[in-house]
Amino acid sequence: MDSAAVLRWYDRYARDLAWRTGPAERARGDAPDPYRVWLSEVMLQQTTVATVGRYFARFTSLWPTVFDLAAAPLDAVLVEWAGLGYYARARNLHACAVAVVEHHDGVFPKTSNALQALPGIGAYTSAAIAAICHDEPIAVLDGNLDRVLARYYRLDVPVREAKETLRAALQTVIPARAGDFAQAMMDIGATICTPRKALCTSCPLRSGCLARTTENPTLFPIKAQKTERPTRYGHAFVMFDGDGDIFLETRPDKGLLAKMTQTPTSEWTARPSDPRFPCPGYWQPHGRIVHVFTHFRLELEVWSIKLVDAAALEHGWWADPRAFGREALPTLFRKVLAQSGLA
DNA sequence: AAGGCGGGGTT
DNA sequence: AACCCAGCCTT
Repeated sequence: MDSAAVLRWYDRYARDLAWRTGPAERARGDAPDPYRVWLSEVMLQQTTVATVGRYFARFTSLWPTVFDLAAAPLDAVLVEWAGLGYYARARNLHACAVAVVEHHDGVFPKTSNALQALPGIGAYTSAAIAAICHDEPIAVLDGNLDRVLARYYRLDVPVREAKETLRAALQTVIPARAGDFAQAMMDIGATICTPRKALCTSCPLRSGCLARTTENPTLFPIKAQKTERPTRYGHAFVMFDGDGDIFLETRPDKGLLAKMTQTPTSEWTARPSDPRFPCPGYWQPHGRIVHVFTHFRLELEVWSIKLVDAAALEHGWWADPRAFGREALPTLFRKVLAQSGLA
């Protein structure tokens, strides 16, 4: 693989990203900030560049260093992470910041091996940080590289079955500018060798690419068989008082949307069921919302009620909808509240 | 090795 | 409506 061609391409066409120290800056001697690189990499796990942008700006504004983030309460981090999804990332992010401050004097470890021991940092993220920040010659393999390499080698099995083979192949072609090479390969995957289109004539890897000689390079990688997504059904209950404040509570410590904020809901079951309301009274129906998670689809009937005597409710709190920006409400429950018409 | 775990951009 | 995104962790 012509890694020199990849670097030449990167010097001309590198994406300009807020968390990136570009090739010109690197050449001038600017060093990436491991905190910002780490923060961006965690946010980018299974998340698009476009989505991450505003979250990255908000986090670095609130918490410019790992010390600031470690000193913040977890609840504050969850509030800012709300809407970004995969909330275990936010809990691990905070735990990682605390670990870096307490066990590493606030300095991120420099090797991928040491980085991978930290919470929320796996094979990809550890390699990415070490390569980008310290030019460690290690294979950085994300979803983009899975696709680019599956096409380059015309891989005839699903990537998950050949991940280590791809890693070994990539490992042998890493040039001295390991960080720029890693980012270049990801940029190629994001802008040239995309899932549904392959702009092979513009690709610096075109000379050795095996899929390029096939009729349709986008047939690679071979997809694993997809499992169908079941639907679950339930009810969501929006309770408001005379001031228009709405009753919220915290979800359990584990499982889906752990430790995030919600309105009360029923169990979510395989079949629709009649609502069992949290309290008696006149519950007004607001129709249904649909929300799609990774492994199931959820349909919730939304109900609301005005409570005169709110004192009976336990383990929760009343919040002004105008201040919902300070609540750790995932998108699902923002949809519920919007559907109720009360927030 | 397989499945749980969000949400949105793109096509 | 389907696909998939700078994956990690648990079982």
